[in-house]
Amino acid sequence: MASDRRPYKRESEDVRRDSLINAALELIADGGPKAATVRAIAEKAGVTAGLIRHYFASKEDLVRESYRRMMDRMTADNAAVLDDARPDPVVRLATFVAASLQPPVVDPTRVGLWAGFLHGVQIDPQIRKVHIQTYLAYRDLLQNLIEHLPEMTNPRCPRAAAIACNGVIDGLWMEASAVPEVFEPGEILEIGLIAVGKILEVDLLTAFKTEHQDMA
Amino acid sequence: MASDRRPYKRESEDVRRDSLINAALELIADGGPKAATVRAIAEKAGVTAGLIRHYFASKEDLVRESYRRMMDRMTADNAAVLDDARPDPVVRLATFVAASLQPPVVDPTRVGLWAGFLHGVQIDPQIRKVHIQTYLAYRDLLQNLIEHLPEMTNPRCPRAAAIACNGVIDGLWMEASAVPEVFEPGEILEIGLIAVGKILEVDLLTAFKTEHQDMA
DNA sequence: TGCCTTGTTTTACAAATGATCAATAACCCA
DNA sequence: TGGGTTATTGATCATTTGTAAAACAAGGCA
Repeated sequence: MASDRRPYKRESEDVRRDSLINAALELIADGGPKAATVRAIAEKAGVTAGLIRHYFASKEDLVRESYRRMMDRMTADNAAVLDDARPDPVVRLATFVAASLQPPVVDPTRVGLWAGFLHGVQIDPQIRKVHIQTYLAYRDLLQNLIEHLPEMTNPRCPRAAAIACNGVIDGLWMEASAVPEVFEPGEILEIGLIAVGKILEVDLLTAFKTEHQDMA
Repeated sequence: MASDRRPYKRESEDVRRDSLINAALELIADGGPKAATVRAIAEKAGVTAGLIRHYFASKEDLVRESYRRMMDRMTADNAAVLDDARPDPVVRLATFVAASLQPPVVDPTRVGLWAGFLHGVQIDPQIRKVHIQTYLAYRDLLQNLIEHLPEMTNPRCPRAAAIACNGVIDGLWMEASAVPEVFEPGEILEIGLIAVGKILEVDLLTAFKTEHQDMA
């Protein structure tokens, strides 16, 4: 008798967990948290719903892991920009700031995903911990870049400078991602470079333009 | 035979709609969007679930209205600060910025509520419209304050200046609201005033301190 | 007072959700 | 090659969800 049972392939724990996490992230990104049901996640990951609880203690557990994954990616993306950048500290900072204010970091999908989790920061201690770690990692990166600026323009309080610059970047990132149609093309990038430049008293815009003359 | 039916009082449409909207906002604020079920909303509003659809076409409709209400409140709060402020343009701007970086505007509950809706901005056209209107209203208010600054310090492009300042304020507001324990008391306020001041080349911090000598 | 409108409750329902677990078959290894 | 391990399926459960509509009663008005 022919079995009408669905054929499948056994996969390693890593592969399956990755599939499920990615599926959850995609669903939350474009349908919000409520779209990430166990069945939808399973289908997108190419498995059946029952398998989720073979790899995660609960759906909530999977969501937590997904948040961690998303934040890890953001941190990695941010740090990666600096690998290719020239050693000049001003150019490095300009490159770093610019990366956060352009695609693919600026992206409606990403901000939706990020917002979907933000409420969890208020409720779930583990999500909160990850949020703080990621925030501080980004800010420390920024502070480090600031501290390597030419001595003359070195701010008295690097911590405060980093918090301020982080604020501008976050705010502009959010707005540009959420409602891009409100701004002119490239406007947010230029405004961000100018604003961070004024806070630090460095001309980031010129530094960025000379470095990337190929761009508009 | 004694009726075990729950006693009730007839109320006007306004009262009932207000109760339901407020209940929805409270629930979303401290339990996230998923906590705002029709039954929970009804209970918090002191009615039974069936009544919701007597005043709203659907739950989604109620949520939309709630979002509008929240945004209206934020706009009103922001504008209200300026009523009491002295006519001096620098002081007015400083007061306005400071209000956005202190309680009750800075508040974990508020940012949770705000985040709960942010995903809707990507999906629901009506929510998106309200979001844009509110954003532009705040930014225009800011731009207006900036344009009234002493001519010498008047920025060449008020629009860009307003976008930048709005960015700092939003970013710092979000971070201070989400994870206040990462900052020292009053730190965000001071950093925000300095940052906006540097962008506009005005000393907002001094203006704020002289105006509010009673504060730390 | 007594009727009528309609705000409100109540019950009901179908669909969806997260969870559970026995059955099964894919793959590893002896 | 064949048996055992276990990853995976699939069926099922108890809840919860938004919605629907009938039954009821509060308050206005003649």
